[in-house]
Amino acid sequence: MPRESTFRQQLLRVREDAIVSAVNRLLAEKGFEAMTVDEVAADVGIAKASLYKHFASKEELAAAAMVRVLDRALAFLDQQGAQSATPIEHLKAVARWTMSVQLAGEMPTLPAQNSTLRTTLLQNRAYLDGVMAVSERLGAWITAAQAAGQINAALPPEAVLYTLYARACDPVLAFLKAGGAFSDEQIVEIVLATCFDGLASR
Amino acid sequence: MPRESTFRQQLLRVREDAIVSAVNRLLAEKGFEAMTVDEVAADVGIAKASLYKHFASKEELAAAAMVRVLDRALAFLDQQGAQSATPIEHLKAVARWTMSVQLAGEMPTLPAQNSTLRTTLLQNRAYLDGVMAVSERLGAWITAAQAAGQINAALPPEAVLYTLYARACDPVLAFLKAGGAFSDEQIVEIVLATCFDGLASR
DNA sequence: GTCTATATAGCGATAGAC
DNA sequence: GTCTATCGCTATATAGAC
Repeated sequence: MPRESTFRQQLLRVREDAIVSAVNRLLAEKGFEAMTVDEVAADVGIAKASLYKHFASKEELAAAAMVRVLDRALAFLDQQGAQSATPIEHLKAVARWTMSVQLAGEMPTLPAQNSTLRTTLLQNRAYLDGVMAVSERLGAWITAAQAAGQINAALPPEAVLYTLYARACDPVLAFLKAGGAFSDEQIVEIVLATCFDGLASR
Repeated sequence: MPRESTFRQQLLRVREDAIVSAVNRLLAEKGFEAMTVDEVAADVGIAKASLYKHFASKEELAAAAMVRVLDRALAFLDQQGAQSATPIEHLKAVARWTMSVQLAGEMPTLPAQNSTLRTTLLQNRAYLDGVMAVSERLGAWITAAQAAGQINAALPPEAVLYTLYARACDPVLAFLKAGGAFSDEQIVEIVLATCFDGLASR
């Protein structure tokens, strides 16, 4: 394979990365429906028609953003797994990370109800693989934590998993931030406490 | 005031109630953006132009649905307040009610980010009054529960309030329901446990 | 692959007759 | 107040030149 070919591939990759970054930011800022392809193109600084040479549809754009955040989550899980910690400490670290990403305005948020988007995502191999990989890693920690008596064993593991996923797009974070009374770090610790220790006194 | 006038007002009120019911259902089913005014009109069985004789815009339709659910919440709070129970038991009863409404497909869900909708809601007196009334009632129970050592006093009361609001539109409920492994009652108890007792063992 | 220009369609809102 | 018919706008997606 000639050098020129790989060089062009690098340019392509860099450009697509810029596109995905713009999509990621816009998804985090205003959500899928409010994000327009015109905005994405303007943000990247290319024509809209050029976007469609890279991604077939708006849904594919969103899927690419989700795949990237899943990849980053996997990288964090790898790094976290290398630390010596108990299962529940691992899970708390993950929750802290997802909430920090959201507070930084970098968590792409998708509507759970949009059917065309759902269809596209369920046909996207990379997305499905990412969700599976993340869920399996978290699932292992969840069952281990339950076996060790750290997580309430009466809860179905999938309920714990969904609850952790939900914290990544928890509107409570944005509400507390809008109130202006707490720093991002304080907000994370507050919501982390409600998540793992609950609202009731211990 | 002649009898005919009040009769016509009753007809008007019944029709508008039918409209709000359709809006409520569609908002719960597919959300604000995906709901179209054509759908609402078709669902009610009248022409779209007739809808606009009752409500000035799509945003006003959504606001009316929110006002109604807030009114129903207030009615539940009244009824619940008449029961003899501890503050935290009151709060748990409210959480159970909101989650049941959502599982029944009757909880209108609005995007927190849509700006035109936000503007309309913040100008709607009935909506603001409803939110204030509900929040005050819940706030009184929250501080009472904290004073009684039932709710973690280290948590800011507004964080508790937002957390309870968030359970009304918690995606975890839909996920667990989609799994098909649990009844609606079981789902409510599971999420109620994660909310008040947390994920960690006690 | 990038651009300008345009096709196509859906939706919120309105005009005007009755 | 209800209807039919339509406006006006926006947004996704594409055509075709370079």
